[in-house]
Amino acid sequence: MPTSFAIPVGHGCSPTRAAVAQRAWVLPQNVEESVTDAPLVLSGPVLHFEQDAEIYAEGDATRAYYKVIRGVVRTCKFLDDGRRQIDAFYLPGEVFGLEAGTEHRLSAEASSECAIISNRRRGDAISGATELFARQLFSYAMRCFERAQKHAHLLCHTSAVQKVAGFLIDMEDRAPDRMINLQMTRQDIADYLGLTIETVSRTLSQLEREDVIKIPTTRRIVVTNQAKLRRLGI
Amino acid sequence: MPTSFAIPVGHGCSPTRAAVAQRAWVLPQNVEESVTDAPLVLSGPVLHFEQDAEIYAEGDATRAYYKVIRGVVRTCKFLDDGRRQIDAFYLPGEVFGLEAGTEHRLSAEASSECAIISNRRRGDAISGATELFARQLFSYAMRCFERAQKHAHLLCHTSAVQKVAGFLIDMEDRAPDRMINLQMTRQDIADYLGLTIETVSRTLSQLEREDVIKIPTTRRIVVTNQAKLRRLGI
DNA sequence: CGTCCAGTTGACTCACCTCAAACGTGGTGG
DNA sequence: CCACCACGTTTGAGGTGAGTCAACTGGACG
Repeated sequence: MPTSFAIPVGHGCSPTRAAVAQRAWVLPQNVEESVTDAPLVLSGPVLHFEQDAEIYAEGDATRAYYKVIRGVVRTCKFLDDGRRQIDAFYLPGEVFGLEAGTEHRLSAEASSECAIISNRRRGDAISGATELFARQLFSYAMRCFERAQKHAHLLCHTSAVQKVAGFLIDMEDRAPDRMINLQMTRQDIADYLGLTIETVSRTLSQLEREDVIKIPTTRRIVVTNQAKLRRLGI
Repeated sequence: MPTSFAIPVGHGCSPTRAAVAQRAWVLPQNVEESVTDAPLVLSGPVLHFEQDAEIYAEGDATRAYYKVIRGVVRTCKFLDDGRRQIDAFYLPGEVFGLEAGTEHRLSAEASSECAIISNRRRGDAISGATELFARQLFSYAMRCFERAQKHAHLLCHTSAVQKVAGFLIDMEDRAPDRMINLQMTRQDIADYLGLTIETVSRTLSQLEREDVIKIPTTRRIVVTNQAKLRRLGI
């Protein structure tokens, strides 16, 4: 009676060969892969998308999942009344598009010009997975959950200032150099925060007037008073 | 050179023995466990909580996870300004409290008097898991993600009517008999939808005036015009 | 120089919040 | 049995902040 059982590994690789292949999968263009921080996407071609290009649509078969290399990806839903709800922005290094079901529940689009790694998905994600991969899958799903929860918290904020400040704090925390480079339009931000484009614009101007941020260009924001920003964003 | 490799199974059980144990874990008191629908909670004591009792607090160690047997559980966050944000309601049959990290990121409280099964969590959830368990974990996490996403969608709705109608639709869909038995206060609903208690009350009254719902008692709601309700909730 | 488009600003409106009072039900005690 | 209270809920009146509509700005591009 065995105390363990076998799980097939994709392409019939031994662990050793898989590790070698993993190193080989690192792309020439400064793409670094850490199995703990950036799991799941280990191989696949690099795809390029123009701004506003569709990566996949709601209802499409979940044939692949993706990792952002450059630019920003948004996942969104289009409502019957014509409004668009943005669920999340994915920055370089972040993974998106892996789902439990066979269909994408949201659309994914390039919020800015961007490059992403595509990774083909085999079967139902889990079966045939190594323990490491299963752990990465769980960790990925939980991170998606936490991200969605944070988003819900943002949306529960009462005032526009709280929402915008909270958004800026999140973007600052996620940016590698803590320099906010908004590679998205005001409309994108509005659709993410459940506000109108005018309110987003007004609120950013207000934050600049109150010396919390500087807006050298529309897509670049410098936080000049981080403490105050965090106080505003709760 | 092997084409597969071994993964240890918790407690050294073979798959067969694990399956036997799983059947044995079914509790005496009409608690039915289906591995696909209601995964993860396979054993453990039944706990009882009075209304508003704390099940665990934000920051507590993640020693266990839970499944609701009777009543409603809410997970929430307390904000610095004294407001309370409710993240989710868990109805009978639903699982909550399993997290990726070592600390609970939210508090859990009994929204009504309730009974839950507690299941001790060992280590970091994944390691030593069977493939079945790993699949259940992933599925659980993805369901949490979808729930949080739906919540974010609700919160993005522009009007109070949309939010309340959306909430009622969700509760109706999740109730086993499609009869809405709100085992929570108006304050709970308000904190879930990011509204005030007065607005929730007014909106419910308005829906009753427009013959969309009937409110025989404050905690019981009958949908009289489902089509219109769904139209209002988008 | 003109066009185009994203973004900004202004004036006004309205929906939700705030504060306040009334209601109704369940429980307790006279 | 009724009086009273406590609490969750409902309803009312008025204020405010975000939405709406509209005009303007400024940079990119031909």
